[in-house]
Amino acid sequence: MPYDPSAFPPFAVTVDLVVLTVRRHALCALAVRRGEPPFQGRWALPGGFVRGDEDLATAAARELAEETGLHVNDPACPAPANAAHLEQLATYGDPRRDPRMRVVSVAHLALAPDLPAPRAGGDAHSVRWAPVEDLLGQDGVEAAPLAFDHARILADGVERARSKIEYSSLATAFCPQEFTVGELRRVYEAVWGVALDPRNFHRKVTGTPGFLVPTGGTTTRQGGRPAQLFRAGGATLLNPPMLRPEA
Amino acid sequence: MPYDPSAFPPFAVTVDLVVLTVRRHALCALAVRRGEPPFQGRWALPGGFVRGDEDLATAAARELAEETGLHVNDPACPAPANAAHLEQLATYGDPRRDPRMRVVSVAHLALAPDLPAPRAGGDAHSVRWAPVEDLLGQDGVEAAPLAFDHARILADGVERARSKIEYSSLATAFCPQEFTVGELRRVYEAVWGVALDPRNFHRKVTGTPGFLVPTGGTTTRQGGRPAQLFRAGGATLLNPPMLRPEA
DNA sequence: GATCATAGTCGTCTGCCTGACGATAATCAG
DNA sequence: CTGATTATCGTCAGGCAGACGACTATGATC
Repeated sequence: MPYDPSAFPPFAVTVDLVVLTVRRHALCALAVRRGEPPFQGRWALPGGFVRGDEDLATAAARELAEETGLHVNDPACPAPANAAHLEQLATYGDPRRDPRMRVVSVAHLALAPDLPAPRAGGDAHSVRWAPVEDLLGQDGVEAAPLAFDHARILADGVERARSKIEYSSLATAFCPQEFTVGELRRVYEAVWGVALDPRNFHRKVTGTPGFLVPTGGTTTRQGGRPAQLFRAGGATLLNPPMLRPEA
Repeated sequence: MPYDPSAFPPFAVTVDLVVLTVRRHALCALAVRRGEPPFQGRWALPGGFVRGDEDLATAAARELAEETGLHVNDPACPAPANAAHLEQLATYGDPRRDPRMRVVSVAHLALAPDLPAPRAGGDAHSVRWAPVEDLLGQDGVEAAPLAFDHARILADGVERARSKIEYSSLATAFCPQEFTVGELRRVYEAVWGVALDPRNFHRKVTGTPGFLVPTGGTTTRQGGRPAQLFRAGGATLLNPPMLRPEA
């Protein structure tokens, strides 16, 4: 097919972000309130245009930093204080997904530890962490619908996170640098929405080589007996995987 | 962020296709020879521009039909004769991936049964099924490099296929409508590049509910004792998954 | 200080699944 | 008829996960 510069229709390309964290035992996503039409006043995912000289991953990392102050976790140089995992999710390009023009959005998924408070970005719109169940509606309960096709994007991002913590060490991206086995278990429980047996979970994660490395310290911040502190080991793939209960 | 129509740079959006099949015990991908610069004479993945009123999946299905005559396998209405599985793979948007202009390519992955012969599309360029090892180079052996970043895209598509047949019934997309357990096993062996124990494989696939349904017929097209014919059952997710041998 | 609630950690047991591999069955080529 | 080839069934041992008992170490409460 020839590349006649006049033969292709022009598109706008954006990145949208599904930023997930675990707060107070609930899986939460970052949402921004739209200040202008269309969908004025509705909640939406953060995002913005890709610049002319910018890679897609760069644009996503820039938007993430603007909205949250989070830096992208480079596997090479391990975790600074505010580190998040960022990966491409999927691309949405329905011709009518934006009523004003043809916009193709490359959605990205970011996983972050619980942050003190969402920071308003350069734009003055309001930002909040909202439980995904509130944003998407649960068990037939309606929710205030998100703008554009963002409900679909958010649902896809949540599903990606739910399945990816099964076979990778990604759940540690929701934890601070040092964490306990119990804190990691509560991450799984919040993301999957199930209860896990503490004893079997402990056996599994401490028995998987490379998943967790003890730091030597202990903490008692959860109450009860002091727990060992760990940090994420080098392993990224869990084999055999964590099993998500049926039911 | 305001949507000023002059505030965003224009992009061209294309779809590129990683079309995989299994021929003569080898995993093969569809490649087209470029007839013009840049990369004139080099092999590339099939693809083309997304039209102004077209969804991304629609564009990918259209390109697939133009290049191969394959139709997309709709899970709702089961398999016509030429049915393929099609899914979005990932999006590639490095600013310098195309030397002429800013092109964002939404790559798709298609899995197809072995076809009689590749059909030249509307364009008169040459098309062929090439073993992915020849296209990507194996074990340090160099290969004639693919155009653009298509080697990376192809590698990502192959890796997606390799991992997805572990936990889904997608391997049946490489088989004709009716197939034997041995044919399915040879698909796994070709995609993974390993040898599998026929007895354990047989036990696993016939023991997974919903994976295979017997048609009642038998065939002897592979030589040896006649084998039962099956078709793909309704199950899409395999739990527990097929295990890919280590080593 | 004794008691209790809470959370963490170590063990045991049983059932299921997998890998290794023996054995048998049904065809085709000589 | 013999051997090669492929399909299919069975057996056995090891590993892992779910269910759950037991013990440990802290803070809170009486």
